[in-house]
Amino acid sequence: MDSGVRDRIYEFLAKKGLRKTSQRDAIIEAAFSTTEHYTAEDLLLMARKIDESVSRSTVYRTLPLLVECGVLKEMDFGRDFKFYDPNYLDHPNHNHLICSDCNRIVEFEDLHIDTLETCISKRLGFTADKKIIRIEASCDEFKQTGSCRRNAAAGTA
Amino acid sequence: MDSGVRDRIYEFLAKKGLRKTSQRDAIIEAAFSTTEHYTAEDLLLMARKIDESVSRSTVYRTLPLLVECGVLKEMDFGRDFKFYDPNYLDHPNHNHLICSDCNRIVEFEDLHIDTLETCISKRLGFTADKKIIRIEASCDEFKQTGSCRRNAAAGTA
DNA sequence: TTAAATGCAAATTATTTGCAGAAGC
DNA sequence: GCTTCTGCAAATAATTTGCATTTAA
Repeated sequence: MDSGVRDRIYEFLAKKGLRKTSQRDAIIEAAFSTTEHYTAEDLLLMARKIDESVSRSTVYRTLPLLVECGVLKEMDFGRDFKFYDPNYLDHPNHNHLICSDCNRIVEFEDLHIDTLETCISKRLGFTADKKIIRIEASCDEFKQTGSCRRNAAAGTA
Repeated sequence: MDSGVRDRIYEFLAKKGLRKTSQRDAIIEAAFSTTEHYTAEDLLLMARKIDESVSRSTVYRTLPLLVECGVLKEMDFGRDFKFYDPNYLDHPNHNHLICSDCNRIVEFEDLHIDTLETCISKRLGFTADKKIIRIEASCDEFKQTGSCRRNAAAGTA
């Protein structure tokens, strides 16, 4: 994990008068030990590998803090659970495409779509400051073989 | 309601060996009595105005049929509930923008974004046959006044 | 008649929350 | 020591489902 992230988080917590605890440390460590997307449950498992005592509640209470701090993005694709993306710090402008068949999430950057989004939003009376574009599509792999690499995958890109 | 829709639905039900009931009639009538988006709960209320005896279960059991039939689109914007859109028959190519602040949903059509979506999907190895693009943005109204027309609105566009 | 449909109440499931004890500062 | 944290278990809330009863065909 980039220590810049860690610093930023602890500064944020300190500024809010929040404390440094071993469970939070484990969750933070786990949250930025990967570049893959994960769910709250995924993160619980990852954090428990570092500190056995981490509870589901604490994960659910820590996630919004990381989101508020700006180091983690919450994404809801209309699946049963939310996904969290630790890559926005490195790639602040990426968008997501999710496969309708296998839930695979792919990140992409595209200047054109960013521009177009701004235009369309403005035209409709909106400001595209919270830029969230999602594309839902079918992966060719599924079409050809009837199943894809990660059929039940929880959105690991 | 356009009677073409009704015919299409009843044909679909008949083909599946499903029956015509007064509760289903009321739900179908309600579902296409508006061009606004609605939730399952909204639809329940609308259907009950037609037939008092309609139950929540029947609404939840009927909605997937209408979606499967192709006359209704289900949309999940990551809010607490799903929205249903009865306008795809008339405007098969529209996309949605949802306001991060007030949940207002706006429909729009844009040839450029459709083209771009196809290109991006292809580039990533996907087929954009299930075209779903969602833009999330802030409405200017909220920015200026701190609240917008339909602050707690359940997505009526 | 007989399979399908209904309403009710209970189940499901991700997430949230109240609370009493534990721990950071 | 005082406040924030934690884990646990119970609560929430949209949606789903089991079941006994009703109803369409």
